[in-house]
Amino acid sequence: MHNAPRPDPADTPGPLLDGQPEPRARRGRPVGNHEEKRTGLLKAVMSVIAREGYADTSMRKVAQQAGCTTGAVTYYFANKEEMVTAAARHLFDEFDILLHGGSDLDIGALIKEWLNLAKTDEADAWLALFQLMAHARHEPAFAKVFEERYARFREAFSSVLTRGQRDGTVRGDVEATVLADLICAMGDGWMMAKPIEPERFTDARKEALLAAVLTLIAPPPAR
Amino acid sequence: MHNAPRPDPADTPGPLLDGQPEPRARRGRPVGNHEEKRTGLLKAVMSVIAREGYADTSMRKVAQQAGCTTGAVTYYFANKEEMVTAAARHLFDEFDILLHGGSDLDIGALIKEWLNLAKTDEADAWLALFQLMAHARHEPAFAKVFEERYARFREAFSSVLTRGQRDGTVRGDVEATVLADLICAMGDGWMMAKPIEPERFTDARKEALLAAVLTLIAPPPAR
Amino acid sequence: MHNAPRPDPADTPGPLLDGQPEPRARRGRPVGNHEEKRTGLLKAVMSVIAREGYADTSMRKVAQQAGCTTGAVTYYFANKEEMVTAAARHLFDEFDILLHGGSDLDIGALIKEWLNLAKTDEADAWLALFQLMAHARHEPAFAKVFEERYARFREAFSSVLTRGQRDGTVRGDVEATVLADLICAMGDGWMMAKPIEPERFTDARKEALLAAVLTLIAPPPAR
Amino acid sequence: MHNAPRPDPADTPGPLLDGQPEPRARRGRPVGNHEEKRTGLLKAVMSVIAREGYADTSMRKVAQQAGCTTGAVTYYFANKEEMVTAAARHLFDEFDILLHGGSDLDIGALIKEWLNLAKTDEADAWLALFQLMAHARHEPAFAKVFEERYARFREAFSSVLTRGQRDGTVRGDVEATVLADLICAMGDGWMMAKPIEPERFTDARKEALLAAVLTLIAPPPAR
DNA sequence: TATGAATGAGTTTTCATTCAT
DNA sequence: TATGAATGAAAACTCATTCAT
Repeated sequence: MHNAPRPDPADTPGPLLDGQPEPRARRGRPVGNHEEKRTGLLKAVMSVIAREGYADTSMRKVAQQAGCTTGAVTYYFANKEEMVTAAARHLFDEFDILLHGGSDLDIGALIKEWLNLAKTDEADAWLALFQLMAHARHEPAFAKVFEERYARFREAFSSVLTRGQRDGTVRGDVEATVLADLICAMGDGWMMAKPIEPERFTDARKEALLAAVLTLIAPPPAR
Repeated sequence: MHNAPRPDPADTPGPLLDGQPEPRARRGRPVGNHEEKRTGLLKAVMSVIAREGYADTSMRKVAQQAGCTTGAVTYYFANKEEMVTAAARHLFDEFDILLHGGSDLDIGALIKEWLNLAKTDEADAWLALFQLMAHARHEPAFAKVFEERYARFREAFSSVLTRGQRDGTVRGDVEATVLADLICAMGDGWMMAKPIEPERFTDARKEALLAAVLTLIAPPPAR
Repeated sequence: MHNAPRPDPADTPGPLLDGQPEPRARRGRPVGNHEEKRTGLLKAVMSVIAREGYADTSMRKVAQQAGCTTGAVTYYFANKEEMVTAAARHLFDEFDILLHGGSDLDIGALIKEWLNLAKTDEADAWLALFQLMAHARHEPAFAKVFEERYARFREAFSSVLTRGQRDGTVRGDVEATVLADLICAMGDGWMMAKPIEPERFTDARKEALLAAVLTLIAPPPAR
Repeated sequence: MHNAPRPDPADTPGPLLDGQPEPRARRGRPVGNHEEKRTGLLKAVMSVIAREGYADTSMRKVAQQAGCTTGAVTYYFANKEEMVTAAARHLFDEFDILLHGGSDLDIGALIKEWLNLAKTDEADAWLALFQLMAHARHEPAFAKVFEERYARFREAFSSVLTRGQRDGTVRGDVEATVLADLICAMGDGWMMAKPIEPERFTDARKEALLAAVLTLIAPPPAR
């Protein structure tokens, strides 16, 4: 039943595009660690989404990117939705780390981070995140991931702002959570706009945008 | 008799799902109803994109939504990309009208418009716009549409703000174009977040967000 | 998205196995009649099921058998279940005709029909019927077809028996419907056994079986 | 932590679904529990076939049902065909026991047995048997098993009938082997029909069918 | 202008099978 | 003896596109 020859192009592992040390396309029980490989696949998912866009992401392409067969991909993820949800979760995990490491930063630094989101190594992550958000509405499974994680994101931001208000570096006439909402929305807006017209976000413009935000949230000058 | 043929579901025109009021004969030079039907199809495209998401939009579904055959769709649009680009263009045309009609509004009203973007009749338009933006990066043909039109959008906003600055209702210590950029980014952020977690945008919250923006861009209080 | 070359073996129409006059693998709107082609496909389904068994029936094989592409098959049937259900319905339609044409036969002739079910031209039909029955339990869609049609089958049989009872050619001490049930069950049993061990059903044996049934249902001899 | 690996569902042993009472250490020469485990697997095969139907039976599902890994299944059976053939053989072994234990029964009891084949504990066995028969024609390996074992089955039945004829409880004008053939065919027919329309086999109907068979094979009444 | 049959390449998913460990 | 990662082939289904009518 399963023995006629027809080599699926994606089932003969293509050229290694990712940096796995040595994938060894051999049969039998391999040495590698499950969790490790899974993470590798998740990275591949992310970069395919970032490069091709969500609509053109297929498990085949992911397999090719990871340098393995489609079979291997479906071995790690029951189906596409699960794969993509796992990728979303993984993405947020990365941002959580970024955020925790940066919780002692001031607001300016945080916003700068956002505006610079295309710094090559993280660029894929942000690009993918946007693509995933666009589809959150239609894949309930990861709409949930978003709600949970995004809330944490906003809270972190909001607590930094509260601290700023206590310090007197942030204006006190607008509730911190509301400010956080506004700034987060702005950040999302940039995430959406930058991939489309990156040339609009020159360094000078980014400086100006950052300065403007800081001006807006600064306490009104005592005249 | 007992067993009707099942041709392609999209090839047997389904019930008219869209609410076109019937291609009415117009006064004067009879404009070929080519344009009219095309517009009808564009509406269908939009509502399919809004409902299913860009990734799950197919010409078949569009045909079904419009109540015609796939053949008809490919007759009006050479291919999918053209169809989708045309839809993007059409969307922006609608927003242009909205914007021109509203150019005498004050900033508060404009922002409110954005925050309420889910008002049922326009909801589809916004939803679709967001979906299209997510793919602008991967369909160069309509990335262009976006750059052009979005620029006009921001300019319109910016001119309203400039007027506000002259009136003294908007703070003058931040350039109007920069303010426009910030507020537009915020708007985009809401457009992205609302479909995912609509419950977060209660009327009260929307009021608070609007008030906050107005507070931020108001001139610092004279003491 | 849809343009890399990888000729699916079943998508390049294979050798014509069925006797279609000329399938013309050309694009564009073909001449043929929808219903006709559908019936042709149904025949192909039947012969694949008969030849390969239900478990090894695939839409690919059906396409090959019919001399068309898999796409064409899915064009006529939304999915496998629908295809197979349609085939079941079609099969029963054929038997209905057989039965109506034979309603003036006596019981002996009807049973003989059953025992000879492997007469090459109808053999496929019976073989396929058995394969389908085996799966009726797991495909609710055509379990229904079976219940409906099979009931008619038994009724037809039962009315012939009733007539026999009135004529005095069939014993009257067992209700006709019960007798019909018994004989139908027997027929099913033969349908099941014959494909497995055809050599057991020699002409002599069939004669003996038929004679035995007739003896059993004959009125007890007046002694 | 939050995100456990999802290896092949059948490769992480699920909960024991079958009711094996625990491989108990036996008295005397310890028979390697290879045979025992194999038998357990065969039970699993049977219940999967019964539940899902032959076409939807996979080695994965068998592994899950048995609560072990796919590897284990392929360790015990070289391939699917062997597995399925072994299951067939095992099934017949069970029926042989049933038959030997019942060889002193009268015909009525035997037929009753058949009509009641859905008695929950044996139901699976009958269901599976039917599924396997449907495929006997296409898996020559177990078509053989069938011919051999089925012949024994019929012989056993036939000898009971012969005894009946000697006793005068069974009519003598039809050869016992022919009678056996007829009744076996009927039994097969019921096996086929019952799963599809169980509601047709009420207790009353079963009584009537049984009574009818007994009437038919009873010696013609002396007047 | 519009239809709808058919193509053919793609996608997701399932699975028997292999094999290092 | 048993595991479980991975392969590779197939299956079902989807879809943009073509084109005679």
